[in-house]
Amino acid sequence: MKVVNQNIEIDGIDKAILRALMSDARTPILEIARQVGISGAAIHQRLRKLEKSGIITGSKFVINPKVLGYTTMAFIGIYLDKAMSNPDAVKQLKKIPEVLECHYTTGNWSIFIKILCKDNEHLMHLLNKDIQSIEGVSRTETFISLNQQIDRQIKI
Amino acid sequence: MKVVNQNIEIDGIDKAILRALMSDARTPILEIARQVGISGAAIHQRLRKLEKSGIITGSKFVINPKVLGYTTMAFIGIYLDKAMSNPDAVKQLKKIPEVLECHYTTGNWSIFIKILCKDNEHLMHLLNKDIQSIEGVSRTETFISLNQQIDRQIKI
DNA sequence: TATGAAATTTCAAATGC
DNA sequence: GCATTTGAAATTTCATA
Repeated sequence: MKVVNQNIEIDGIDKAILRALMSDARTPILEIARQVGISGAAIHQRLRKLEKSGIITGSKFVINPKVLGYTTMAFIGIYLDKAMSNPDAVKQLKKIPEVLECHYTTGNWSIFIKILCKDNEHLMHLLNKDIQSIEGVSRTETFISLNQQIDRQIKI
Repeated sequence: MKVVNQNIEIDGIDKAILRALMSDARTPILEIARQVGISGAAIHQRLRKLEKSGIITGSKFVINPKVLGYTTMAFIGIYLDKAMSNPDAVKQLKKIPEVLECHYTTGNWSIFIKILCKDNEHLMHLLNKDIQSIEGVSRTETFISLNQQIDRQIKI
């Protein structure tokens, strides 16, 4: 189901449904129904409408990477050679599982990425071996997240 | 349930469970059971173990902000006055719903944030009114994400 | 869009291996 | 640690307003 409709109307009930499921994707439909005061079947129908509209792109279990030893998050600004085709660089970055986000950005950097690694040695390895070895990468600038204070989705 | 145990052993079945639920939090337990070849009850027991270990921090419906008109993502590096207590600035940033991430970082910036806004006007308003007005903020550097190519969690 | 009821599927605890 | 059973709960569909 991949129908995206930009002209969707979201009323208060839709918002309540989305808010509940955004904070816990396993919230039972009937519990939402009790909260907003309409039947479970109605919630279900609205959910299908919301899915069809494209506003819901999926659901995820969120895992705590620290438990797996991933304690170091870093951001890297990447300078690419003028001649380099950016999509090829992105293709290589997709192969590196530690790269969690990748953006084309305005400003000095061509590409900006967020990575998650186990420790500084791991970070150095990623930088020197995996990233610097990508064709067209001329230089990188790295800064480490010492502490993440906010992590959330947009407010509905 | 908030027990975090760093010394957890994750075997192949646990990984399969996590992978299934990380890509779709609504995956039925019995479907996972069929895939990995053990009973639903066993999956259920393992899930409880994983939750208890702290590796699972929650579940979320993921929404597509573009459908709601949020089309402009930007990153902002924030310089704080030396005298400024950073936690107070973060406290103010938490009140701005467009701020999706906030990190203390190494490097020139004291704080680094990711924001999502509707358009450039909205971005300018956030910068000039909401962010610059926070006590201690001396200067900001903004770059806009023209296109996000990767967005994922760490590979299990 | 909403509802209630029915049919189907899934959950989750108890028990034994 | 896993399987089977089983009553309870949730999901999904459908006829109808």
